[in-house]
Amino acid sequence: MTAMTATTPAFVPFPASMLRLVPDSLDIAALSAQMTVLRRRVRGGQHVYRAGQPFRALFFVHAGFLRRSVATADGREQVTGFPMRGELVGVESIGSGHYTVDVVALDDCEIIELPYPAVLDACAAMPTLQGALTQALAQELRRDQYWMLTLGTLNADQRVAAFLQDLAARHRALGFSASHFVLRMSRIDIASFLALKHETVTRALSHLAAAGIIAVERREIRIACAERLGRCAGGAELARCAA
Amino acid sequence: MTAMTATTPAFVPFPASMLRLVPDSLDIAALSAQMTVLRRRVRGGQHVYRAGQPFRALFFVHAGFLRRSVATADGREQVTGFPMRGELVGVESIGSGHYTVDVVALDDCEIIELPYPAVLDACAAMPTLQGALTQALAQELRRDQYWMLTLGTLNADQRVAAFLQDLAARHRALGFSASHFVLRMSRIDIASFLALKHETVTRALSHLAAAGIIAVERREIRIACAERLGRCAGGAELARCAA
DNA sequence: CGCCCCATTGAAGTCTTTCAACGCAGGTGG
DNA sequence: CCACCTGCGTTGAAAGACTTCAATGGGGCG
Repeated sequence: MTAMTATTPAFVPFPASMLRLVPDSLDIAALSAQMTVLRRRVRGGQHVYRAGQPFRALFFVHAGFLRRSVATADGREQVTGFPMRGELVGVESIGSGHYTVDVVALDDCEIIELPYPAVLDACAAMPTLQGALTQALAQELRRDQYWMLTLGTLNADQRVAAFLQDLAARHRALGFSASHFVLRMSRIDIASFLALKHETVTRALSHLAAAGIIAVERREIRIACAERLGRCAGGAELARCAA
Repeated sequence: MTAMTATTPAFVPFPASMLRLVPDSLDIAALSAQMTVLRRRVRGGQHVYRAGQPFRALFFVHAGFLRRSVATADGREQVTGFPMRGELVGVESIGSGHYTVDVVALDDCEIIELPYPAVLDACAAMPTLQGALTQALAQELRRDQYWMLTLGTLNADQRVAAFLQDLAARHRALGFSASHFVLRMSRIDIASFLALKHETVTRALSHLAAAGIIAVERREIRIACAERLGRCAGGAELARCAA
């Protein structure tokens, strides 16, 4: 039960390059002018924080991929998202006193720790920063509701298509290829997120591949036709996809 | 396409009684000291706001029950929650420029309209208010993630049990009976929220009733054994419930 | 009074899950 | 260096859960 399962933290000046990475999220550059931030490396498999630990800071993802999950006392677990570069982690725990979810690094990550008291001070001194934080929270709410819609109205193949489409869009937003990328998470993680079983995820990927929409080789994904993928995710081309 | 499908709005002084109703939500009483609020009555079936309308205000529910839902262009729809007295509605649309969901009154409601620019001014003048708003947003995030967990890990009977349990707890928090209440929403609404079909919801209610855990008569619910209901929702007593 | 929507229940059908087996890749230790 | 082991991914077949289709009854509203 170590406090933070991460490697050597160190105080560093804040990288200016980050500004462009958060178009509609928090204005981290402005924040860095107000407070001292803490950079940390987290190796794949290690926790950024665990549910139950005292809430102390928000985390800005500077590099890498993470998995966020909630669990219950009776052993049920649900992946609720896969934060990546440019996203703010920990906001769901504000006001609860302790972290309410687990956040684990899927690969080696670099994260910026923002002690929450300092965030509050900075917000008080800088109204636009406060507004940006509020917007980041609201955007997170919209995203959750989008996924509730997706999980509630689409079948297995469509959900997987929507998942890939979302991943592609987020890769593009970061300057990566939207048509060729590597899944950082296991089939089991994807299945939990999409409320399916891992075999079903595998089958859905096989269906999409058989339809010529994507190419799959273990965790390597190549999107052959983004438009057809989008139609699958939207519900239109479903019948054809499943065949 | 009327701007707001509601009955005659009117400026009113803010009711002090509301203070106790929002223990961990926004401190509305403090807000009322800072700004002029607008009270509105909304009849059952009418919209508080519609997706796509320009975002102008948040709404505090003073009385009544509402349904919040998201929809897509291709006709899919998902109920994302049932706000009731003491809750803040509209926060999911902050920063988006327009409302992103539909909010409909399930019965006659009384809501307090809080123009967003005035909310921002009040927050700037009152740091604790800003903190309360942030906490309300974070709490909403936690709630969404709780439902993702519920929908992702429980079967139909368990989901319905969890839904009833949640409703009971919220009724109790408002001073209503937690063991005897009336569902304000249709089976179809419940089904959409729980990612099921309405027949399945009906069957689940019948199962719970057959097990002696609840009594159902159309929309009237009587909880015979809250403890067993909780075990159903938690996953333990599932086998017995389903039988 | 009649209509329509909501709720309920049964039976058949479909989709996802469960169970099982197999191959592959990476890490460990002999 | 290779054997082994373990976890991940894939696929098939059977089972199960939920959905779909259909029919009926009740209640509210015009």
